[in-house]
Amino acid sequence: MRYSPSRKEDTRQLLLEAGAAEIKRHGFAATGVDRIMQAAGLSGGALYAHFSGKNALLVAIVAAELEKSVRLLTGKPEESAAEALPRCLDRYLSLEHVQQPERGCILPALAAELGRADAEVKAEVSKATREFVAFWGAKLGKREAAELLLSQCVGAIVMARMMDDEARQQSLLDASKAFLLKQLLPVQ
Amino acid sequence: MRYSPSRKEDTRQLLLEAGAAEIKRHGFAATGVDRIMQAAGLSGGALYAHFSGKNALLVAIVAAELEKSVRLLTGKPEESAAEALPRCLDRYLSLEHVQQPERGCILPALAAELGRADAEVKAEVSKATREFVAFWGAKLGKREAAELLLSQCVGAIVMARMMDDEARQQSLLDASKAFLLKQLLPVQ
DNA sequence: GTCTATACGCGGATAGAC
DNA sequence: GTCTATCCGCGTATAGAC
Repeated sequence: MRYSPSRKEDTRQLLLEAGAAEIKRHGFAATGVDRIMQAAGLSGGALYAHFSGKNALLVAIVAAELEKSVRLLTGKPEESAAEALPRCLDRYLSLEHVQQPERGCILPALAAELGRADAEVKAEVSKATREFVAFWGAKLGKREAAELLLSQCVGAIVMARMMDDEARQQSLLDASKAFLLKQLLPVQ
Repeated sequence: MRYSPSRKEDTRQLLLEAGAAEIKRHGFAATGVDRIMQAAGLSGGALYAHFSGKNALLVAIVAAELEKSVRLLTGKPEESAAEALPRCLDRYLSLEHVQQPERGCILPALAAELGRADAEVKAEVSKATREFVAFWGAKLGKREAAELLLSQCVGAIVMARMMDDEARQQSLLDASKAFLLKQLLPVQ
């Protein structure tokens, strides 16, 4: 029998999505519960019917966001690295990603805040990055290459967002993309 | 005639140092003015004799910290890349740097918060990274290599801090270091 | 389950004494 | 220049009505 989502489940999902967009845009510490709930069209107090508090919401958001990102950035295992890598890099290392954090990956959007988060949050991050590294490690032939890929992608978005002009943002992205393609793909 | 620092200058310097350590440890948004001033051994209100407010303190801290970091990570122009790069990478991509953000570089410590900061803060970041890229671009022969180096170093520290076990932190650092040394240095 | 009202603490900033 | 006291707004969380 198929699982039928109740209205409560729908609301919970809405909170995860609205909350993710808000904290990716403004940061976790800087985002009040009220702002998230308003973005979802609800009052502040309604949060506590779904989560025990603000931090529990963060845990759920991080888990949901990373699952989505890993799905987007891995894809079919039978595809070759030469096919998959350019597609994923074009998507991730794009000016749109730099300029619209609320629609992008949660790792560069929260960045240092995830490094200070509690064990529950870090466990979600560790789990997702292990999956990512396992997938790309296999595809690229070396685990180290996948770890480098992950750091480089997150670092490039973080740094590009600090730049105050678009030309330098683009320059950073292009440098990273060209280098990764050249160095990680086996010679044709 | 040599410049003689007054007591006020000394206090200002103390606030920059104590403030930098606190916000690198806990983040800017999450750190109250009182905590910074207590760390400096002063009362909360004393801040406003030196800075117009919390944000002005951030601007000054970012400028001072980046100047320090750029000085540490560039050094003598006559030194070859093969000498300078291993030394700088050993220092930057170390477990100590991951585990002691208050003593380390401000870029991975604030990361996403700098991307959301105002124009004044971003101008400081842009200025410092331009210097960094100019120096290492010349040393490595290509501007792109320096941009990659910057993103990779910041990304690796940010990601390592998210990991919940030390072995994976070390693994990330090693992968980045080995790769950068191999790919950026001209073949011997 | 969601709302309104509210308790309670914290954060940034100012005023005035020393 | 620094301290203490204080204002005021915001943030998290809870209580109780519907």
